[in-house]
Amino acid sequence: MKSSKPTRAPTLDDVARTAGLSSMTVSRALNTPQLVRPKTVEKVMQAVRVTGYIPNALAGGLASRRSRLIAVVVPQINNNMFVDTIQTLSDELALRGYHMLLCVAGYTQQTESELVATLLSRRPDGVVLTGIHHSPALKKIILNAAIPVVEIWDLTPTPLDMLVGFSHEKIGMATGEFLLRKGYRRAGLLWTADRRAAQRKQGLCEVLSRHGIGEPGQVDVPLPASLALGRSGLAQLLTQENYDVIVCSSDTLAQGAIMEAESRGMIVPRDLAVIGFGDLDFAASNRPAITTVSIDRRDIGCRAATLLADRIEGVERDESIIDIGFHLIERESA
Amino acid sequence: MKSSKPTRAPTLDDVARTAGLSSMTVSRALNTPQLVRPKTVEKVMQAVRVTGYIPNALAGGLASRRSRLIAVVVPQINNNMFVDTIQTLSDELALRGYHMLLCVAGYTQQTESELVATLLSRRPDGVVLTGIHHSPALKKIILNAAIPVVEIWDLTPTPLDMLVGFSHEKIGMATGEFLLRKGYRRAGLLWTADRRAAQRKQGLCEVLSRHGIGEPGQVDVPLPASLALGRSGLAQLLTQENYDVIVCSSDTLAQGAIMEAESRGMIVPRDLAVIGFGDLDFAASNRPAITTVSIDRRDIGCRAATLLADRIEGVERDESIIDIGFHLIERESA
DNA sequence: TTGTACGCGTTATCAT
DNA sequence: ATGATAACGCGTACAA
Repeated sequence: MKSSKPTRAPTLDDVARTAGLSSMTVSRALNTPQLVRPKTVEKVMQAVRVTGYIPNALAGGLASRRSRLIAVVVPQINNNMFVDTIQTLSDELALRGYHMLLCVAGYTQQTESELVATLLSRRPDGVVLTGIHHSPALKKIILNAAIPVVEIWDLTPTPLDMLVGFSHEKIGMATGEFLLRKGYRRAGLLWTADRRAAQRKQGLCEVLSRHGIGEPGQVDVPLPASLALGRSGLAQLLTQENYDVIVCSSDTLAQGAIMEAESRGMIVPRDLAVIGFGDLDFAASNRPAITTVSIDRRDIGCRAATLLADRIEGVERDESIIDIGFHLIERESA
Repeated sequence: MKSSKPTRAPTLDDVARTAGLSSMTVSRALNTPQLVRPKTVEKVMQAVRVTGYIPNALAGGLASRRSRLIAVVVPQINNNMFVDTIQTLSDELALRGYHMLLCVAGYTQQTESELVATLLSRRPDGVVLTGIHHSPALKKIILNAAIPVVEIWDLTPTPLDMLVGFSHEKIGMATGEFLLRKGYRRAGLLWTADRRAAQRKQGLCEVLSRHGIGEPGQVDVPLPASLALGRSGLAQLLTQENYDVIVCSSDTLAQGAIMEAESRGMIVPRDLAVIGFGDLDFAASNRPAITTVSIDRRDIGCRAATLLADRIEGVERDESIIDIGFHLIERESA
């Protein structure tokens, strides 16, 4: 046993002492080695190894007013849609030297603004928010904190700060045009109750009504979407009307709808077409392959991370609103 | 405009000043209101509202040596298996007043030990690690930090500290016994290359060989598993041998295998049985419903959070190794 | 290139 | 029940 009770973690001072240097030099050797003589750096590294020193980011952040922490707020992660975005976000942030404080807001009792307030107590260098609809309280808190923010998964000309998203309404419209082009006239909606889905519906209905088609029938399902909800949802839709296409607010529902249809002896798309949303990884290889709307979910994470890190590090950026777009992929199911 | 340039966030002192109290009293009113006269608390709350004060957890953590931060390390999150665990973990931790620092180790270049070292610089109050196989460096860092740790998703009699998991080997054995009981004799494996899957395979092979059945044929697929890999994997298996059952290392692969089999005109399980793992949400409602091994992934998160929070807060616990078990659910596919 | 002095915003501790 | 004082461990600013 060398030191018996190292009851307290080694500090910069401990390292400095064993290296025979001042703590400031050690700090520099660790954070800005280019400002320190190589030999000295080596001595410091040696001392770090000996002491088992691990920097205290709490103290560092307090002193420097930079936490290298990004707070991320998402509604849910068992949703499948957000997971890729979060993973890319995390990877990209790690690459840039940031850690991710992840907050799943979904089932929390707190309002989003309370939640963000507690997150801000960590003094993150930036915040990622899902969606663009925030309470006045939330806006006030964020603007007051004067902290870089990226809103994701939605589009608006007036974001809080920066934004990476796409237009749900346009997706709805594109879907509507697709339906018309393919000759579908009796659409049924298998729809989740979230705001973004509602916007897609609006775009869809707008296009349909422009062509004299009334509001489609609809079955609502709760979040998170699942295969089971897709199956039961379709079953319910089939009792309503004689639809020729079912538009689903997610690929998961679409997969379930297809499964249910085929289990009843219907052939998709011959007897009933199905459209999904999201281009989840199973969509392309499903049988039948699911016609859906693809959005680059990873890209959202990547760009959000880059936008934030650049801003934090003072890199000039021309654009702070990024529309990553989408494309409708016609496959077999519709 | 009241105050024109609040260039710096309000501090405890600012609140104290506007409330006409000392900063210490404000701190107490916020953290331990029961030690402060109700009227005083009210005055403080008022001042907090006026100033828009948001506590600085960096400073608080530095002073109190408690960060109310839990670091969580997972290999991947687009894996579907871990997502529910993480979500529950996050929810449960939030309930207890902790934030989650999430680190997706999967594609990072850093070794797990470097990664944990940077996480420890945040001075988390606890750490959640996925798996039980760690480098000596990692172990040394963790033990040196003397920080509560929960390892999850695996079982060992000698965890670093606490553990919530289940026996992959036993799952393999249970699967093997199921195969034998159902009369399957020619098993093929559709398998991912992770350590836990390897352990399940080992248990499976052990049981089979005990009954005179040799090593099953196998096709390896990369992580993360997908429907597409399930389909192509089965296609490959079908060229090898005349299997009567395909054992998959995840439900996702199983779903793909079933789809591929049926697309070739085979009927599952009549012509070929398929078994999955995980009891993902689609397994029960798939057509045919997937026979699989269910583990309570949410429970892992819940218990890990509770174990950590209890330990941190000094609650006495009898057990620090929790085997959450599993059960094989026989459905239609095998 | 290295060192000194001080402050970051909070809580622990002791005193009143 | 409230206050005064001294850490907590580090980085900024400036000096040498």
